[in-house]
Amino acid sequence: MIKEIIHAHITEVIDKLKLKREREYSVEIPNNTEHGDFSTNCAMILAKDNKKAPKSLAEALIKELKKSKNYKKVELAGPGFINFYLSPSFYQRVFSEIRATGAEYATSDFGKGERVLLEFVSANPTGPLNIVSARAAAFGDTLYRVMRRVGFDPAREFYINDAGNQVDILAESLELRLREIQGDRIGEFPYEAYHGEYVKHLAHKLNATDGIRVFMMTEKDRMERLKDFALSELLEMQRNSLERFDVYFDGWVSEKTLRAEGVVEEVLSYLTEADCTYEKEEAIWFASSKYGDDKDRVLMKSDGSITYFVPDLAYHLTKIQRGFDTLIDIFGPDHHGYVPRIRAAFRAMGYDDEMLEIIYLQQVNLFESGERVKMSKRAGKIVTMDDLVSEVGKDAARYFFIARKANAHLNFDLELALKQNNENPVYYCQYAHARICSIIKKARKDKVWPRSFKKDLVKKLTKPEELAIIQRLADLPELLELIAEYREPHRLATYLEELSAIIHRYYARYQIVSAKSKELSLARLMLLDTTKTVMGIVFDLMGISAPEKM
RNA sequence: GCGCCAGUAGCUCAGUAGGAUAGAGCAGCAGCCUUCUAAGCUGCGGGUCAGGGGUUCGAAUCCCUUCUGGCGUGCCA
Repeated sequence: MIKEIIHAHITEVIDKLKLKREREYSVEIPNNTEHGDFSTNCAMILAKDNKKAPKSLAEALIKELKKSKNYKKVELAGPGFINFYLSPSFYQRVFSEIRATGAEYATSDFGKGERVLLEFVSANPTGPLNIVSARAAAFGDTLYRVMRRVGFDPAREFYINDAGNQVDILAESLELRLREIQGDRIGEFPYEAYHGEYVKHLAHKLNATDGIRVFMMTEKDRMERLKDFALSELLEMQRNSLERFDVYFDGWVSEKTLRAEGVVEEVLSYLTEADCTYEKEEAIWFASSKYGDDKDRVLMKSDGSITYFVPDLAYHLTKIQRGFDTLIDIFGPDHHGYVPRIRAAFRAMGYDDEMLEIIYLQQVNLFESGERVKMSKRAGKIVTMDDLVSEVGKDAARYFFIARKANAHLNFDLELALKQNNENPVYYCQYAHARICSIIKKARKDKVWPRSFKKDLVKKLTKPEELAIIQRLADLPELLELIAEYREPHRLATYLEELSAIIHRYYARYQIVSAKSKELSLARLMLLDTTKTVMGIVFDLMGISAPEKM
């Protein structure tokens, strides 16, 4: 917000001086506060094109820039940086604007209504959601919320792999457990079957309703019954886990349904028409290597069944057909070898594969007492998303996942996460919010809180910490646009921590309710009131609660 | 072997898409509660940005290369 104003001003001055500006320059907040509140490299960037020395160019610019009342000081520094020191009145004006916008603050039409499909989690419906799914859920959901706020038209979708080998194995595992309950000797439970306790629970539940009837069916009917039962139960379980995590989807797309609708044949015929399939060793292959993949891929196996790839591709095709401009898939780390073939298929079918964007979430390593916990779904040894939410709470879990950038491995120390103390930064941020609420409560109690704040109170806000708070608040609109554009929700966490730090410092240093004058109190209350609103917006984007007290 | 991702303080991680003296939290040390919540604040110590080349006014950031780790490389999903 402030940055844009300064940027626009610089551009105006450059044009006024009739200088060339062919290359982009930046306006930034310097790391070092001695370099001003904002700084630009424009003199260095434009020096070449204008055949002038950076410093003399900067001098000329500064002479013009200084005419604005927005700056207390504009100076030349280093090899040609122009540093701006903003005047309090500038901050105050910015603050008034933020305050006037209220809850709508940091909304924009930046995304221009671009239709974006976010596919995430899409876990196999063969067991409870695990930690990686939790990470994907937090990440995808927050990205969705931010994109929506800045003018994209995003939708969230969950692809259900309810067809294929793993479902057969699931049904067989359930059958074994069911027989076990009914007193059959099943011997050793097969290695490849699903070992988790949840299969036993499912078996008990099914036994209560269907009992022995299951075994009076034909083999085929029985498998269907077992599959349907297990899938609907497990899907419901996953959906509940996600809801506990405040993650909802606009669509749940079933692979089984897609297959039934004939999209598989559709995709096969498209690829055949594009003349990029062939038969070899009784299987049908896709010549994906012609389109950038490192080798060709099987579409139909020699036994006549299709590979996972085909319905998944069909699913992506429906996304395009439904009119989305951009498709974002949020995948786990084990999928990256799979992506080139989807891109290849896009190209083969004549679609622009640039519209498909893949975000890889790296794996989550669980540690317990400094030791890596190995997880295996088959063996039933996993820590579930529900376990996590129960133990550390939704807020901490979401925060933990959002706070790290996507393509970084995430080391999750269970013991540390269990400690609900100051080692967890989410409390630091929530505490800042709670403190503001506490001050406001006190102000109301002491009858300092006004019916409405007079606008010219802003003139009382002159302390460095107060201006720093305003500056951070003013950063939010641009930040959200960057997050949406680069798909980097983790920056919300950094922002929130920085803002919280200033609040804590401010709190420790100044009296609010009983400041030197009533007017000063009111001005500070007004500042905190707006800060509370902005923090509330950020917490909401992260799907984390903004507590009134802690 | 090949491909993708990563390597920043003791630990967990940021680093505003090339900017000035690389930051935060935790852990460690020393202080601060008769005043709106001490889950806080103030100060101190801590770095070969994995190594080496290159590109330029300027590199943690871009390019090349080596090393280390993770994942992938099925007619599994």
